[in-house]
Amino acid sequence: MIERRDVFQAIADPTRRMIIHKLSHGPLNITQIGQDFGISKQAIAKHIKILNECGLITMSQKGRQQVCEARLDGLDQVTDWVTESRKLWNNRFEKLEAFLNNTKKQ
Amino acid sequence: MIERRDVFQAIADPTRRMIIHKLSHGPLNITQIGQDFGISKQAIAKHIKILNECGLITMSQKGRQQVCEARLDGLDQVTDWVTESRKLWNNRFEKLEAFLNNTKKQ
DNA sequence: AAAAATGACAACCATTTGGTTGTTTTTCTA
DNA sequence: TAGAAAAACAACCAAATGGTTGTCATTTTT
Repeated sequence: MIERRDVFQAIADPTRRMIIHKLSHGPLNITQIGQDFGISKQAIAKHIKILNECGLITMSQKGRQQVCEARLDGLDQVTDWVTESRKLWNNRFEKLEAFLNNTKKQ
Repeated sequence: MIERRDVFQAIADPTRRMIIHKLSHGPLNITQIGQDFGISKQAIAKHIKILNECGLITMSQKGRQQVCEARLDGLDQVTDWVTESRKLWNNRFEKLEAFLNNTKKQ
């Protein structure tokens, strides 16, 4: 298994998706993010680390607080891949149709 | 850790994304899919099982072959989530602007 | 100055993940 | 009909994942 830390893997975890959703409204510190999740602050911090590493959030120190801010441009990678895959899939009969049209012509 | 087997987790793995890409051009059997990947056919079969379980591909028996066909409608979930998150994020200053406009009025 | 809050760091743990090899059954082909 | 091909089944393995608890340093708050 190769070292992976990309956007696809980052959004695979439902907790991380909820964190992103929460941060999409505005910056929050780690304790605030942890609110309403039934897990420890340390677990949240680990998720934050992963999101930060793949560029979906940025951090800034503010006294003793670590403020996290969403930066969701990186999600384009995901949309791009999905769009491309669906495009290919929608055109999957093109070759067959071209062949059929060709034989019809003969 | 809760039992997860959703589309987000399915596309988190790069090998599975490549399988989807390959299948988006048309149906293939497991051996054909395994071509060009440096891993065993059994490993491919496991990935296929996961993709099948979350509805991204369907299977059909054809003699001794197991034919896999992409069914990429399920990827809408991903696009929807990304779109929603980015929308919220783009509007993240709305509340602040509303507040500023309000105070300006007074 | 004392107490509380924030979060970093580390060690640990169970489960999942992505892969392997070996065996067996079924189906196709020479 | 004998052998090859396709894939299912099972057992195994190392590393990654998502979580825990405990300790410590630094800021705030009272």
